[in-house]
Amino acid sequence: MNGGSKRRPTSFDVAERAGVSQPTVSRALSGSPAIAEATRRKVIEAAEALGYFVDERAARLRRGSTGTLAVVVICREGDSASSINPFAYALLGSVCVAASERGFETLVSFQARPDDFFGHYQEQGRADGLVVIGTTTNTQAWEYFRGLESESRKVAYWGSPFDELDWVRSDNRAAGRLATRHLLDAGYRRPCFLGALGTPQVQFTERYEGYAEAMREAGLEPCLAPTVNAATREEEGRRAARRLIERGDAIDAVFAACDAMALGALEAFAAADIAVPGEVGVMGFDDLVAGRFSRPPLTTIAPDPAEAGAALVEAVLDEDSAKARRRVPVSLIKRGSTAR
Amino acid sequence: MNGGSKRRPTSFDVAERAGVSQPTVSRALSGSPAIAEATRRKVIEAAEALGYFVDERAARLRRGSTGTLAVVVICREGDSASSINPFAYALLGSVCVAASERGFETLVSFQARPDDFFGHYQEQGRADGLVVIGTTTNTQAWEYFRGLESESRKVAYWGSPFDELDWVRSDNRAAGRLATRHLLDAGYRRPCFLGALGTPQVQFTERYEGYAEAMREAGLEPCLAPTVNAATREEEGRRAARRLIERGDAIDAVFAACDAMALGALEAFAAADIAVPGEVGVMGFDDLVAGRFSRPPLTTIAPDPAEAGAALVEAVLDEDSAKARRRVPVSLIKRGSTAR
DNA sequence: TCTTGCGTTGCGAACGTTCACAATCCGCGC
DNA sequence: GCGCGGATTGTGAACGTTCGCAACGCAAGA
Repeated sequence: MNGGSKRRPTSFDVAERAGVSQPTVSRALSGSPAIAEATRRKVIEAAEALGYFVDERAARLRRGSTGTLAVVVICREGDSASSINPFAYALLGSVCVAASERGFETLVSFQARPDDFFGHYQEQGRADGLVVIGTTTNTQAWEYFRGLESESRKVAYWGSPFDELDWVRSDNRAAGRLATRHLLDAGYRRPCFLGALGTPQVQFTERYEGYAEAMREAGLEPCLAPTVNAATREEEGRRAARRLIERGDAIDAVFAACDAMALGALEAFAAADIAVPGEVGVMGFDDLVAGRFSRPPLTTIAPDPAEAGAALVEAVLDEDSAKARRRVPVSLIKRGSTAR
Repeated sequence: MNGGSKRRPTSFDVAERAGVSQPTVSRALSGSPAIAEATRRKVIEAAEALGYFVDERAARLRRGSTGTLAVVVICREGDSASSINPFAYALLGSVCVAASERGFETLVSFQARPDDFFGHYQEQGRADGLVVIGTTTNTQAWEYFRGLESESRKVAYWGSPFDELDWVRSDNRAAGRLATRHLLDAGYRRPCFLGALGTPQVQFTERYEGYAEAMREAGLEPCLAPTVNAATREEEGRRAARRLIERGDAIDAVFAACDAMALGALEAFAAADIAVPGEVGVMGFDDLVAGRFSRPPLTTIAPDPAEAGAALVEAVLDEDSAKARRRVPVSLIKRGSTAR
């Protein structure tokens, strides 16, 4: 349509039109106080007439900053984007929003191989900091980040299994207590924790600790139904629950370390004709959408993606809070699977 | 830790160390053919020794391009990031991956107000193109984009209700036929379409058209159960199904225009003690995770986020395909809700 | 031996902005 | 009447890269 010379207008063009010098344009538009109001108006008018916008590349080059936050979502090799944990997406979204509220843009990438991370990590010309979101158990990737650490402090991790890494996490211990107390309040007497300890998933261990604390406080003995690595977490939960059923353990509730496992357990109980929540209560952790639609709907602990995203951004961008290990509060969502 | 002067090394530093001129460094590292292999090795070695990385800001300023693709996800004012349609996230992910495969970075933002879009849209100094992902019915936002159009062609939309806008879409018509034929093949004789026509959601209309075609081909009369605007789509589906039940319409299957409505319908049938899939078959469109866990699991049409993402990126970045209106193939996912 | 030409490299400029500093204008106090 | 300080603007340089062009060395051909 409007072919021909389609060159972007520069600050020189604006300056000429407004009858001022080029740096004055810069000052007027960037809100510098050392500019007369009349001049500013003139400049703004000229800029609008020409359709001028600051070229961020040049501005940032000169300024030395980037105004950009890099976000890497860890996925597994060959995974399609849709197979990523929905919570990771929600978190990604809130990181973007939180960054944008602080005037930062977000450079998002999905990566599976550590060497790919490196390019992004080292892009200290493209981003002022890095947020790493990892919810899959891509241990290799985390190992990589562990080796990288101590180089620069401008990284915040979600889902890191390693204590050495700075991170932001759900308050898993409090969550474990919250969940357990809910089960006890609902009338269950022998709730059992379903999940493996001592794995890279430190978070599961923290949840167990909260569970165990609450149990002991109630004068009860903690009980652990460990899971075995399976292809999917649902499968892990299904197997573990099946084992519980076969052994005839005297339990009347299950607190699974994550919703996927809880859903698997739900299936196993249904297959064995064990009534949930009547005979056994089941709850999980994560608040997956799927839990809202299961039969019965799944009671769960909901991490707060909005707060978590904000905390991650803060951890990266604020100098002082960079070292703070933040625990993000969680909330209990009561649904049918524990409504005795 | 390593305090003091932490200046990033520049190409001059590398040049000095390698004993060549600065532009030679640029050429050696950017893979220019006009460089001797021995020189290139020297340069690369020096660059690695110094930990040098090209400053993309400067490179892009000089080059005039950005190597960046902007992605805007439309949300509704006040919405938290977690309330966004999961499919939009999957799509976002695959757009990022597809862009990255073509060497582009992705600048992601979540926006609710049109004037915010404008900043991003006009950032033709930060991005080479724009992908807009809108799955919510934020009509105001789309109106805005319609006004913007014809300025530049470097935009691709997903979920646009307006025909004037360039877009990439699921092949809704084919999907409607596919769904309908599946219902007929399963033995249902009077499948009914559930969804409103003539709304900004042109896609629903397209799905209906496919449905109607398939019906007529089978010698059957199309049947429409319109929905009324409600707070949520689930609620819309629930209400529409309830009305069908109350009126005692002679239908034996429902093809809902989206999974959320199908899930609502599922609930309505359950509440009325109507057996699914026995008495009535139900299917949806979108392949929400929730549909995998409903009772019974929901038969649905799955859009392909991977292919859709790739198509969007292509539509923006390829000059010639910019005008092509692409239809992305879909697939049928058979589950319990239509297994007669 | 002198040119021709190719392959390789250096030189200078340019991209569009922001920053430090100097220059200007103005009113006001001495 | 002159100088002085604050407010405002202009001047020149710099950020780190890529590009056009000229220059160089060297082998081949005349």
